[in-house]
This record gives sequence, structure tokens and C-alpha cells, in this order.
Amino acid sequence: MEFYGISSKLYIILYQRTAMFEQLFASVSSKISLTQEDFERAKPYFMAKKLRKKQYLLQEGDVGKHVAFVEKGALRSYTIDDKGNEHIVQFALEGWWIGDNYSLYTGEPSTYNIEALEDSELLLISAVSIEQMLESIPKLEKYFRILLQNSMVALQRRLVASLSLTSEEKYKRMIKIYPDIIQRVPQHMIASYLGMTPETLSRIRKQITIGQ
Amino acid sequence: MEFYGISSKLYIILYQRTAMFEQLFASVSSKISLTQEDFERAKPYFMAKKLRKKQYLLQEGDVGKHVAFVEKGALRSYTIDDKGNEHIVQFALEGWWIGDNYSLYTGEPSTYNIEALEDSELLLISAVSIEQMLESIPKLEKYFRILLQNSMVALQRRLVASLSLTSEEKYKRMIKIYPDIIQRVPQHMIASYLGMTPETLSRIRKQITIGQ
DNA sequence: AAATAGTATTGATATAGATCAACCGGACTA
DNA sequence: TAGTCCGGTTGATCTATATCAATACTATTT
Repeated sequence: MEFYGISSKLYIILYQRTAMFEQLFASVSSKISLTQEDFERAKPYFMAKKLRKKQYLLQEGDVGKHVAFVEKGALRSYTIDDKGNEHIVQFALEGWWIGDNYSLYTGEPSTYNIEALEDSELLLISAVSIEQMLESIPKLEKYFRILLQNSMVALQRRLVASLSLTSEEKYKRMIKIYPDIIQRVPQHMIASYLGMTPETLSRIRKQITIGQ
Repeated sequence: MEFYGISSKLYIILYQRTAMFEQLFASVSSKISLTQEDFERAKPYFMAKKLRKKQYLLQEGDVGKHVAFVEKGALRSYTIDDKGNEHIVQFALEGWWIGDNYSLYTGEPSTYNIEALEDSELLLISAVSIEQMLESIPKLEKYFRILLQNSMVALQRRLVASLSLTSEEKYKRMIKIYPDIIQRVPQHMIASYLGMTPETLSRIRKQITIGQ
């Protein structure tokens, strides 16, 4: 848009860089108003990273050095409990943040595993870079605070849901809130996220489709 | 301690004011290092409030105008689900914060009820006061960020626990993490917090005490 | 094209925990 | 002093969901 008078080669480079931050720009803009210049100043704090399907961003025991914003692809974070069962704590599609904030800030080893479910393109940022970026662009404080608050609310609601709903109700709630995740993620992972066995989810789905 | 050379009357007033903020001071000091002067500057942003047992700090449908720090007493926040069942989202004893941050910042009506379980002494602070206080004492930003992070971690762990543990394991975990809450809160509320019926909790306790 | 690993379905059976119901003891309160 | 409320216990029964096991399908690797 504002690229009049620059060579086509440079234009392409700039265009790519913008495309790379497309989702992040959308995410920030949806929560606060930020000028294009401020946003340009934010870019250098991030590092692009691609992950192939099944690669890990973080493994249990590692210290999380970055949090990641998902520009493209899909990831999950999960823990393994004492009985050896996996529990999916979070999915992240385009426009979501994922990482272990606690490990990032405390320097303690993480209890999570974060794995790409599809080939993914991420924007990483370190704890130090976040500090510096917030120092330099204080408006972004609000963006991150809103993110944190929203995740707290989502987490509390999910907890209440897990305590009060039947398996069928949990699944229907999931369809309503995250239809896109249902589409892209294997069914047994949805089951793990909802705290039920794959068999139970399969039966529930059968019942629902017959019912409709 | 640092009150040499002042009249005994003034001493008492200062002593009371300090006593009123005792827990808050301890909480802040445990997470960041703050000078006594900075802390003194923080005090005016708070408002003291006493609540008798069974009184409410917030009721579903109200907009949360403050968050509260508990200097003394015990509170709970809970929601009522579609089936009319109460679910306790949080307890708060001395040294804990309680409130609906989401409602506070968005201005939307709260979905929570916050009730005193004992006669309690609170320090309230409004959204605007928090902003101003953080502006004036930026060090406190870190304090609040640590609080938020810790609650996220606790909440995620509680969620995984609720998905993976048996009722007995959940109760034992609760005893380990919050022995003080077990002591002071009616048993059926513990059951509600853990997502089981009072009957189940009663049976579990019986079994445990026999086992030991 | 064959082999393998990952994913989903279906059936039979077991069980943790919910539900319903009765009862008990203590603490307000009328 | 009796009466009502509240919290907790105990028993009998029911049910949603887990577990175990077999089979089929699909995608990926060789």
C-alpha cells in the first residue's frame, strides 16, 4: 500500500516480511489500536521459525526460552501424568500464542511438551525481548494483559465445564467454541483435551450424528 | 521498629495502619523487593472493607468494581451452572487476592458470586487505582504479573488434576497443597471445589482415616 | 506394491462415583 | 426447652464412562 516508488525487488522483500506478520498484526489490532510504525518497531524483537509436523518446540525438562505466536499451522501442548497418560493442555492454531510462560520467566524446567501437529510457521520471542519491546512500545502492555486475562477466563470456564458437564455436553461445547480445532486435529486428541477416552468420544459422535 | 522518638499515641495510629496492610506487605515482599517508602505510597490506592460471614463482595450480574486482597478471614467465589449446581472456583484466605478481573477490566457483568465464609477484612482496589498505582510505582507491575502467572499455573495444574486423578487422589492433593483451607472450610464446599458430591468426599475421608 | 504405524469404530464387561433417602448431632433461635 | 437448620454420615441402587479386546480403515514409509 505505502510502497510507491520503491523497486519491485525490494517490494517483494517487504511484502514477504509483512505477510509473515499478518496474523500477529491482526491479533494485536483486534485488541488495541496500534500505528503501522509502532508495529514495524515491534517486528525486530521476533524470530521466525518453521516447524515440521511432529517436531517439538519444547520438551518436558527443557527450559522454555521463548513463547511462540502461530502464524500458520497447528500445535498442541500436553503433560504426561503419573500414570503415563497424556493430557492436552492447549491447542494453538493461527493467531494463537503458545509456550510455557512460567518456565520462561522463572527459568525452571518446563512440565509441558509442545509439538507441531502440522507444518507450522511461528514467531518466537524471548523473555528479554518481551521486556525490551514493552519498554519501547508501552501500548503493547495492554495487549499482553488482555491476552492473559482472556486465557484466565477461558481456563476457569473450561475447569467449570470439566467439573459440571457430561462428556456429550463437553464435546458439544467444544464444537461450538472451537469448530476449527475439531476439523483439524485427530479425534483422540480432542478426547484427551476433554478428559475422556477415544472410545467414549467415538460413541458420542455416533449418537449425535444419528440423533440429527 | 523504626518508631523511636514519636509519641505513643501517634505510634498506635501508625501501628494500626501498618497492621492493616500486614499481609499485603508480606505478599509483595515475598515476590519483589520494595522499599518501605514505595509501599507507603501504595497504601492510599486501597480501601479497607470489612465483611461479616455470609455477606457478599460480589454477586452474579453485578459489575466487579474492585479486586480484593484478604488481610483476614476467608472467602469463596463460585458459579452456578445450567443445572443449578454451585461450583467453587476459588477460595481465598489471608494473603490471597480474590475478585473478577475480567468483569473489572471489561465492565461486563460478572458470572461469579463472592461470599465471605468468615468475618473478613479486605483491601479493595479499583481498576483505575491499579492503573495509577502501577504508573506511580512501576515495580509493582512485576508483582502483579507474577501473581497472574502463578494463578495460570495453578489453574492449569488443577485442570489436569481434575481430568486425571481419582476423587481420592484429588482430595489428597488438596490436603497437601491447601491444608489450611481444609481446616477452615465446610466439607461440602471442599467437595464442590473438587468436583465431587459431599457423600463421596465423606466416604473417601472415612476410608483414608481407617487406612491410616 | 507391500509393510507399518496411526486412527477410528464397535462390542462386552467392570467400576467409580452419582443419586436418592434416611438418620444423626450440634448450634443457633424463638 | 423445644424446634429448626445445617452439616455430615451411612446404606442401597443406578449409570455414565473406563477398560479390555478385536477389527477395519487410511496414510505414510520403504
